[in-house]
Amino acid sequence: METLRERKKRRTKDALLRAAVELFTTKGYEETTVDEIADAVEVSQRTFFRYFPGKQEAAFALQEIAEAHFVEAVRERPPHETPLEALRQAVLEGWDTMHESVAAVVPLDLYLRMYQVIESTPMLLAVHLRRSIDAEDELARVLAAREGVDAEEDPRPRLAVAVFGAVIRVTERRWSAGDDFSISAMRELTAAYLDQVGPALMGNWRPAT
Amino acid sequence: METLRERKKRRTKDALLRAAVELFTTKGYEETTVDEIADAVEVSQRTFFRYFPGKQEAAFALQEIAEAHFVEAVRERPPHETPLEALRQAVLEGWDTMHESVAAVVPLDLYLRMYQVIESTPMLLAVHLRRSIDAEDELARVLAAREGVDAEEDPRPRLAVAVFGAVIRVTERRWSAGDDFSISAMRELTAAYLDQVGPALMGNWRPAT
DNA sequence: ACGCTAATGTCAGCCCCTGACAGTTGACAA
DNA sequence: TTGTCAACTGTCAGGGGCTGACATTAGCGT
Repeated sequence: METLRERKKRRTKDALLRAAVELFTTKGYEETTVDEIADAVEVSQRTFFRYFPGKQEAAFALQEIAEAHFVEAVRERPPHETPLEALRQAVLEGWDTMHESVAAVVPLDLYLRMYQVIESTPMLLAVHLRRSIDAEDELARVLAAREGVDAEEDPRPRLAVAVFGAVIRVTERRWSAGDDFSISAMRELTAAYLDQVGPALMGNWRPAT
Repeated sequence: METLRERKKRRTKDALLRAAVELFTTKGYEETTVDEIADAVEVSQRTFFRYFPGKQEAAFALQEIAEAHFVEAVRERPPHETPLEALRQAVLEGWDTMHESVAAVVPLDLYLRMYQVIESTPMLLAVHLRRSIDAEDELARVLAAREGVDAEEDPRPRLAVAVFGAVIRVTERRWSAGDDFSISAMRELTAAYLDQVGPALMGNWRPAT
C-alpha cells in the first residue's frame, strides 16, 4: 500500500500537471508562467521544479504516457507480422486503446487539446520531434530483436522506423491543422497516408499522357 | 556600392557570427554565454540581440545557408527526373558544391564542427528537426509544382519529402556519431542509406530459412 | 557645418532555472 | 506517546536569456 507521504507527493504532482496542462491549453504555453502553475496549486515555484525538471517536461508528461503505450503495443504484436505491418497495426490500435493509459491522469479531451498546443508552439514542436527520434531508437531496437538482426550494424530497422515515423508526423500535422479533432479522424488519416507511401515513392506522379 | 554604415553593420554581424560559432564549437553551446560572444566582438549584449533574434539563431545561421543551397539545387534539377531522383541527386551534389555558399562566411571545417555541436546538443537538435520540416514544406511545394500536382490536396509530395528527409536525418545522425567527418564519408553514407530504404520497407528481413 | 536618422550603450525588469539554507511535516522505533 | 531522523517545502540570492525605454553616439545628406 501507499504511505501518506507518497500519496501527498502523488497528489501534488498530479495537481501540478493538471494545472499546467489546463493553463497551457487555455492561455497558451509561452503565455503561461511557472509561477502561475505553482500558484494554482498553492505551492512555491521551487516546488514545481522539484517535480518537473523544467516547464517543458510538464507539457510532455502526457505524451510520454502515450509514447510508452505505443512502444508497448509494438512489442506485443504477433511475431509473424512483418515490421511494417506490426508498426501499422500498433499505431492504429493504439489510438483506440490510448484512453486506458492516458485517461487515468487527465480527460482524454485534454490530452488531444494539449497535442494541438504542442503542434502550434514552435519550441514545443521542436522538442516533440526530438523526443520522437528517441522513441524511434527504441522502436528500432525492438524491431531488430523481433527480426533477429543486429540493430547496430544493419541500418534497416532504423530506416524503417524513421520512414514510418515520418509518415506519422505528416499525419499528425495534417490532423492538427484540420477541423476534425476526433480519434476516428486520426485513425482514418493514418491509414490513408500509410497507404499513400508506396505511390509517393513510385517513379513519377504525372498522369499518363 | 555599399555605404560605410552598411559595411560596419555587415562586419559586426559577421564578427558576432564567427565569434559565436567559434565559442560554440570550442566550449559548447550551453556553456557559452551571450555576454561572452558580445565581449569577444566588443559590443554590448543588447547589440547582439539586435542582430540575432536569439542565441539559437546564431547557431543556425550557417545551416540556413546550407538549406537554401539544397533547396535551390532541387529547383534546378532537370524536369525529366522523377521526384526521388531529383532529391537524391540534389543532396549528393549539394555536399560537393556547398563550400561555394558556406565558405564565403566561415571555413567549411567550422561549419562541419558546428553541425556536430547541433547534433550533440539536445535543444539544438530539437530546433534543427523543426527547421527541417519547414524545409520539407518548401521542398514539397517545389516538387508539386514540378510534377504538376496540387500540393494541398495530394499528399504524395509531402510524404515523399518526409520520407526522404527521414533518411537524410538518419544518415546525418550516423555520420556525426562516427569517426570520419569528411564530406566524402557523408556522401557515401547518404547513397548507401538511400539504397537501403527499399529493402527496409520490404516484407521481412529474416534470412530465408 | 548642421540637422536628421540609424546604430549603440545603459538600465531596469521579466522569466526560467539552480544552489543553499532553514523550517516543517510525515515515518519509524524506543 | 514521544522523540529522532529523514523527506518535503519555502525563502532567498543569483545567473543567464531576452525586451522595452531612453540617452548617446556616429554616419548620412544637404
